[in-house]
Amino acid sequence: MSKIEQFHLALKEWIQIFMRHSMHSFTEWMGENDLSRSQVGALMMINHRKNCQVTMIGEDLGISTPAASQLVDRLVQLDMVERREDKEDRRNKKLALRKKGRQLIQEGFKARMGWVDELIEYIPENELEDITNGFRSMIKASEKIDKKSTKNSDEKIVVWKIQTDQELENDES
Amino acid sequence: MSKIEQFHLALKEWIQIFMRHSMHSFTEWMGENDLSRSQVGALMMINHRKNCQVTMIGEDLGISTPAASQLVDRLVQLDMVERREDKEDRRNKKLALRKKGRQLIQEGFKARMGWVDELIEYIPENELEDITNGFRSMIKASEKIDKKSTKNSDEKIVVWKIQTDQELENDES
DNA sequence: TTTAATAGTTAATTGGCGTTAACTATAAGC
DNA sequence: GCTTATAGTTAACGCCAATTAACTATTAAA
Repeated sequence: MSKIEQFHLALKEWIQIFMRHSMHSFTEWMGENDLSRSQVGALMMINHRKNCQVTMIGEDLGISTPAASQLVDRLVQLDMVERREDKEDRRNKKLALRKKGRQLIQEGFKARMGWVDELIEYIPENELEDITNGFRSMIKASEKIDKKSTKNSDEKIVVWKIQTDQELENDES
Repeated sequence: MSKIEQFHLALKEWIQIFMRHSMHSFTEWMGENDLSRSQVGALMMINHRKNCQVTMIGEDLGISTPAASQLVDRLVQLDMVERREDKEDRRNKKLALRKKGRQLIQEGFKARMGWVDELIEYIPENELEDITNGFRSMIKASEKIDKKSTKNSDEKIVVWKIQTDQELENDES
């Protein structure tokens, strides 16, 4: 088996394991916070795209526009999302996360990551550095892909970043 | 920053990137195949645990046993899952994937993984081997956690492995 | 300016997935 | 052997998120 094939196999197995662990805790977290899959998807979409509109959410989640509208409406009522008229084209509604929505997204991510802390305890300490470098290498590689795939679109992708609690606290909205 | 902190940071960043790439295509795939989150969860659970029982699925997905029973029943009717009496304890029903279920799991996984092939092209070849070993190390660590969490049961964890199309073809049932 | 297209909302309806309650069947304990 | 516990199923029901249809409002096109 070539090095590439071996890498492929190891990565796939790892991702499988990761999925199993993170999905589970993420689902639990969704239940605890009374969030549906669609709601989370919509929050992520709004978080990820600038000037996100209602129809976009429908397209992204694969649901009809009325469904998206109702979905957004619920999120607005929950004070997670802000919906305001676009002044250029008053048919559009611009969507953005409010503080509560941003906090939720972040907490959801933390929920997914819970098992990682446990994982670290089981990795021999002398291997940690090599593995870290491996991740960095893959991160670099994926950045190259991102740059390549977004060059011909004028829509800016907001690369999602974990905010510290302090940053969240200072964040007006 | 300690080695552990650095590892943590790199892993988190990597996971963010991975999530962004894989979640969307996976959701799309679920829609195309008329699968609900619970159904996928159940299939994964059955795939993962040997001698998987109905109640286990309920516990894992956070739903009641009757709900799990109905869920399994649907999957049986769809010919994705096999449900047979345990001869040691005839109250139990042993669950296992049928060919169709295994194929679905594999295809769903491929849907998530499409971008990985592209990723590999951007990783320097001389780093591949080290990264592969890193993954193997993490896989081992997670297996230890799995063993610990199922310590009072003698159930073996089936490490999920990608079957080739040939293997799937030859696979009876 | 009349018509058509686009963006979104509202309303009525549906269907899947969940719940509880009641039941069967098997196994374990006293 | 009688009782209790466990595993799962069936039935009746509820809820929520989706659908379609019909509508308003704004913009673009003829």
